[in-house]
Amino acid sequence: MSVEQWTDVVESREEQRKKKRQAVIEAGAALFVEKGFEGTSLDDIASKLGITKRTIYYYVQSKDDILMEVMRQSMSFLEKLVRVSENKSQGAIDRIRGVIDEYAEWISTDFGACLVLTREHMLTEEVRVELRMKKGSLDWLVRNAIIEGIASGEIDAGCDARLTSAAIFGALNWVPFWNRGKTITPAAKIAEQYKYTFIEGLKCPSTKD
Amino acid sequence: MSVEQWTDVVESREEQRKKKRQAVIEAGAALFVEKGFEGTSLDDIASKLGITKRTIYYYVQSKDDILMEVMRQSMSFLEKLVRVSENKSQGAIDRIRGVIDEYAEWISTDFGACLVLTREHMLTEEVRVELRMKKGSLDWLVRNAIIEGIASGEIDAGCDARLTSAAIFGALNWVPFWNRGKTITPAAKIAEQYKYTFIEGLKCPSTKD
DNA sequence: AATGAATGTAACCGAAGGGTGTAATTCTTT
DNA sequence: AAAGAATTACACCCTTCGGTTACATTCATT
Repeated sequence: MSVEQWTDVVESREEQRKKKRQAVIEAGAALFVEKGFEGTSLDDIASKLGITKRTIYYYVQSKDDILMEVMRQSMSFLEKLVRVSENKSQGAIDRIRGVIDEYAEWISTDFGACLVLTREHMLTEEVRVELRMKKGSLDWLVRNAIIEGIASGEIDAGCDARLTSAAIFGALNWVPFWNRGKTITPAAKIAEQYKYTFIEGLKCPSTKD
Repeated sequence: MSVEQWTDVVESREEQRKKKRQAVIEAGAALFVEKGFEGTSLDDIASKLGITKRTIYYYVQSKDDILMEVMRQSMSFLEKLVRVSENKSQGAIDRIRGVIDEYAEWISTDFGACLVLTREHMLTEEVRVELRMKKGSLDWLVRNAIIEGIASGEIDAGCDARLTSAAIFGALNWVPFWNRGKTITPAAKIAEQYKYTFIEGLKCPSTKD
């Protein structure tokens, strides 16, 4: 009867509403990864949740709305990763190690996979621009680390910052394409090996010049 | 009037027909790369060639037929690459270098890009199985080279063959996603840097343990 | 019990796009 | 020139699917 209770109830309802909306978003992300955005119908999403298409419309405005929300949530991770990594006062190589660790974890989620699997032409102009910016700033983070590392003698001068960064993110972005099915390699293990591969190289140390 | 002439003419017609069919396939490949398979309509392909949709059907049986033909032609490259590389009697690292060179060139073509950009769920069972096999045998080629290299002391024992191969192909497969637009980096340059990155690593030689 | 939020049923619309029938047109051969 | 094959254009159908709506119903809260 009190205002608090009424407020509580309303909040609880709103909370439920948010949770259900979130469930729609997450189901969408999972299906987009599995079958692609264009290959997924709203009925697919509905049946995955055991509800009807009509109910989906009670929580979101359109199919595009679902995709854009997935992208937005996914992008917020990218943003956080950049923000955190930038403020760490550590060596260039350790900063790259950190990015590989975090990115490998994230790319193993539906949201991470969805962000890299979604082709740009499916996005709204707004999201597309934002996405490019976010990806770009992460790319720059790694490039700058490489440039910095070369300057400090930590990293070999033969590394082209742009192409090396592209190689690292390419290797990581490709994970969702093969790491699925019944034998899934843990993200941590992938990260560990990739850190090793990119930093030490294939060559046997004893034969290095 | 002679049999030769008649044959010539018939061949010429067949040849023209083949060429036109091939043009449809290639236009399809280019558009699939640009806009995705589901995002490309037959009218898109037709207008790119300056013909009508009906004409396309004179050369191919269906939209899927176009995609499958693209995949088949693309897969034949993979097959050739494996065949050639297997028969080369060279060191493990040099064999991997060769694969990176060839693969980087191929992935930079519409056919190569199309093969990696096309999600499996869009393929017929037959093509999907064949594709997995072809990709698998190339993967094995690299894995075996790594295992062999470790045995011979050429490659560091810390390399996990499976994950290292995944990293190499991931980096290469990702090229079509970023190497487009007005500033395109030549495949040879990418290959050169990637060979360096994967074999030497980021670390400065002087600081290596 | 009353209120209103939440959800289901079911039908419909309109656009997009794959696919096709037919007829016109062009080219090749005789 | 005639016949027939090759090629193209136009119009059309059919299905799928995103999107929308009207109405009924269930359920929690008061």
